[in-house]
Amino acid sequence: MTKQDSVKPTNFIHQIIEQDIEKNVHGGQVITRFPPEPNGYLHIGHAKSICLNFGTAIKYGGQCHLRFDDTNPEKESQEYIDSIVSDVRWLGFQWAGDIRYTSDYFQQLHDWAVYLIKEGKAYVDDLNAEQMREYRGTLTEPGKNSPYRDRSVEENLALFEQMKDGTRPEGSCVLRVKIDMASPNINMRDPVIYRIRHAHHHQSGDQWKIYPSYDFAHGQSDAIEQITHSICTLEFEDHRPLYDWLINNLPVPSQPKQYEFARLNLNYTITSKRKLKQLVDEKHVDGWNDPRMPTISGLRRRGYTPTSIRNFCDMIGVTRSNGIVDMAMLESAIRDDLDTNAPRAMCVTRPLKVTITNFAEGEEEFFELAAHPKDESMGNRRVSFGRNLLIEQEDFEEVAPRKWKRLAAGEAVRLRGAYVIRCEEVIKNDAGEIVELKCTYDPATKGVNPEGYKANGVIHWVNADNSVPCEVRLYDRLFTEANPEGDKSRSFLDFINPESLVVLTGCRAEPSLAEVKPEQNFQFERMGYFCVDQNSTSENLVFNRTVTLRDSWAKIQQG
RNA sequence: AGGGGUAUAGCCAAGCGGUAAGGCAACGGGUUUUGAUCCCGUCAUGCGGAGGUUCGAAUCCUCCUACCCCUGCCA
Repeated sequence: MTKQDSVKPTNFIHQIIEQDIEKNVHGGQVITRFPPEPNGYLHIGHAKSICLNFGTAIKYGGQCHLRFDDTNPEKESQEYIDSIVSDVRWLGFQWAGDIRYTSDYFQQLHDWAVYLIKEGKAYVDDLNAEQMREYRGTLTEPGKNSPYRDRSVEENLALFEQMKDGTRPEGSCVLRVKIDMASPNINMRDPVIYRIRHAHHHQSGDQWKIYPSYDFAHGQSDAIEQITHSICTLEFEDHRPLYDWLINNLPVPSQPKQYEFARLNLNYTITSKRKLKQLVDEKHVDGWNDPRMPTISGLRRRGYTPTSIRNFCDMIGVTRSNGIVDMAMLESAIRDDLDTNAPRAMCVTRPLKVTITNFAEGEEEFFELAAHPKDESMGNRRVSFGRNLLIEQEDFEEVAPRKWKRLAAGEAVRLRGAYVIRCEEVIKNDAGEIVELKCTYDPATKGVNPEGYKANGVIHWVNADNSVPCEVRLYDRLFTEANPEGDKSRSFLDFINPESLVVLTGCRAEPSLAEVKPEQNFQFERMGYFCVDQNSTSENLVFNRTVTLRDSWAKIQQG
């Protein structure tokens, strides 16, 4: 929470809060909450909400609660709870007090439902789902009252008790609050506040046969927790009158207020929990934490840092207008963080053999290279030079194209941190493929530019005799279309990028990379940012590409 | 004549009646033993459209248009 505190661009929610503090609304307190339903993994869109809620609390010296909105046991599970807790922590946030659950408040919520019944403001309705839909009316026509709307308080009490006891079957009836079946806001047409579910709940076990709806649970939970600013996404805007109605008609201990902001949309990906789950269930990806997934755990495995995600959330702002943020912004955020914080190393992903004919067999020379070009505190690494080297296949062309800054037949190039070499001979196999380059090195170019000629440029390399074998996974955007959900006649699955994962084996990393730990980030010079996969071992080294470096050569080639 | 929202550059976004911040992208140029980073510069006489009020309007008023959300016993 470094630069976030001070020079933070303010948003409309912060403006409201500052006015509230000034007018001493909520006693000048700021208490927010992040309220996920544990029915899926957190994604980048949730990160926006997390940063907003926790960031707001930090900024105004308040607190933020982590509360699981667990009112629908059939879709929820402990696995999701565990992943969410871990993701929030990883992002660097700490909630105030214990983890909270809406299910902690089931008894109080039930008692408030009874209160409403006694006030004549709630009733048990025997209409089935289909009938209820008919009675609800449509967007343009008012609904009509249920025939069960005028049951007596005593009857409603008895019926609700039966629902609670489990003596009424699932779906046989619901508890509704009595508001206005003719309201232009459909959420006010006697919304359901309790339904029967004879389901086992991951927190409350088999204690309850009835579960409160979102509308009945959320605001009241906010009130119980003394939440001052209940921040949610735009689709709940129409629920605000109901939120307020319940707060005003119940003897709740505080008066929280709901504010809505636009959810995050990112191009070349999706953030629908349902569709993300489909990708996992149908094995289009490797799991919720597949590095191609926009989930927090996927981004983490991809090599994104908490800092980069928080900075990204600062960058995109908080407003009420729907937009689609360019993936390039997220990429910019991670490049920015990793450029300053990732140590540099060399790794040859598609090796081409280079023999230095004027360097003695069995000899070895060492170079101390800075781990970072601008940060001495990151120290040095030791790189070994010898007769048998490996360079990147794409760094050699027999005939240099225009503006070529790499190696070509007869030409010279700098090996990063070492000598300038010249390609004297190109060796091909029977198929005509280049299999080896015979080169000479210029001993006079150690640390200085050559005299009398110029090297084309600088390329990376490793010593074939002691470099470390590894696997490199090149990840790219998951979809080929900016808006994979945009074509109504086609499934988003049709737009999965077949090259979103390219696995390279037989790669060779410099020796300093032999002892790395999962999740360490590196810049492989000229190749991009990579991190050690969480399942990587010293016997089976695996690096995931987080993002490429900006590549102006690619633009020159295209143009 | 359903209700609720939103429109500022290719994208995100400041602006709150006094003459269009910033970031991303893009495009020039400089430095560079990473075609990276870094640095410098360019990029809205224009704020969805049309009227109106005002000395002055992206900001206020009127009308219009486009897009988003709402008819779960999901959240």
